Amino acid sequence: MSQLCEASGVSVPSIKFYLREGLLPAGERTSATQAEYGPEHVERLRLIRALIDIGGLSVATAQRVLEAIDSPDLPLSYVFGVAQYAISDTSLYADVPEGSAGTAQVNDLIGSTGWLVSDDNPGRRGAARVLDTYADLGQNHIGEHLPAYAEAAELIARADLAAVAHHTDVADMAETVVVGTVLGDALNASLRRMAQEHVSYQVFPAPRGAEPSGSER
Amino acid sequence: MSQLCEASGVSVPSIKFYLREGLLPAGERTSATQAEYGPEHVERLRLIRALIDIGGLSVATAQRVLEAIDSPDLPLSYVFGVAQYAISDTSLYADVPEGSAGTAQVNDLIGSTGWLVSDDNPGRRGAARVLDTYADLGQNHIGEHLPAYAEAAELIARADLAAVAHHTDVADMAETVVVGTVLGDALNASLRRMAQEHVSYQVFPAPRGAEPSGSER
DNA sequence: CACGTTGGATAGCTTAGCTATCGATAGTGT
DNA sequence: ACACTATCGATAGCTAAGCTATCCAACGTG
Repeated sequence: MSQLCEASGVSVPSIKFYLREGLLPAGERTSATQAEYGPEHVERLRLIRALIDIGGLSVATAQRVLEAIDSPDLPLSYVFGVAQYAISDTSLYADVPEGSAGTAQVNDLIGSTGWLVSDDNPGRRGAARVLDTYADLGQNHIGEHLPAYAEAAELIARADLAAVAHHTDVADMAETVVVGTVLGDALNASLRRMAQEHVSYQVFPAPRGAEPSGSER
Repeated sequence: MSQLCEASGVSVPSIKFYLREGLLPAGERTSATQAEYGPEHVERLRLIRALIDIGGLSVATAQRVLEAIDSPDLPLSYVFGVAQYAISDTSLYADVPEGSAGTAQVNDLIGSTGWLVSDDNPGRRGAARVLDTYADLGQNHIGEHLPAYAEAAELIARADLAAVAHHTDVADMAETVVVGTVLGDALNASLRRMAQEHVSYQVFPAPRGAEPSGSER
């Protein structure tokens, strides 16, 4: 086990913790007080840390996601669904008021893009919630730009699916789905920051290079 | 104050907490034991809850962001920067190994897109970090799709900037920048989920409608 | 055959984000 | 004028998440 700790960079108590929580499968027992860990355990630990550190998942959520990966007979669509639910354990999917304005905006958007989206897709409620919040804050012009955001989302989704199609093994696909869904949001957000800077140069006269550089505060 | 509590749906102790933490400016004192709160306080509370609940910011980070909004003389570019730093208090921007593969991928991408991005743009480190993590997990095909993600990011950024251009007042612009940056990530993520489902219908034969519906677990 | 290590269980620690209590003061209804 | 209630500010307490530290019995290696 100390080898596992060393190879993964995760402390022994933390490894024990993940074992307890069921994120990491137990090693193969060679005796009552000894277990053997393989490279798959190292990989698993890396995945765990990625989900938690980069994806920002809670331990409990990561556990659910890993469970979905581990079930080889689960349909891929289900894995997608779990990953989607998992990605945000925030209250984003709390109760959205029935016929809220945001819900209507989402429905309009789906109509105008021609998307096929099931009623219980978590994105529906998430988007509705966010749009309601925009409205609460008096930022009403967002609706005008929704089609542009939707187009971007479709581009991203095509790339996501293309990445999955690289695999033939179902287990690999499941892992790609999860990793892509969870890490993808972080990647997209980062790319967005860079693009924002680039585009702002084109829109605003003063170069952003004039900003106080380095980490703030 | 109880009116403020009622109007905003935030409990009195929480309001006191935000006052203590400096997120909410004190009301106008009418005596040593009474203060008057206006509609701007209600709005402020809504903004606070939006940043924390939807954007997932910590209280401390929200405080920094609000501070940036409140400084009317701060250049807009600076507000952008603060919002960008704020959006992820995760360890996403921790030390990225010097010449990591991810950093190189990011540089390549910036080169091939022709973006102008300053060296200290937080997206650079974030993206590098995520790409390094992909590689750690053996998901190496991601690089192939980076240009597609970048194109989507540029679309999004154009819409972001267009939203800001709706305003002429600098304070309004600052708020739009912050709200758009923080809530925008959540919105984009939700749209992505929907687009994923739509696109997956086109790629995979079996309809996703066959998935277990409702909340998982 | 003794001693160091491991696994498992239990308990403790730390931070974030509220929440509850308290005492002094001041406006309010009668 | 006077009891009553509400507010403010400060302090202390609470809960959950995510580790971390301690303990003990069992093993297995020298």
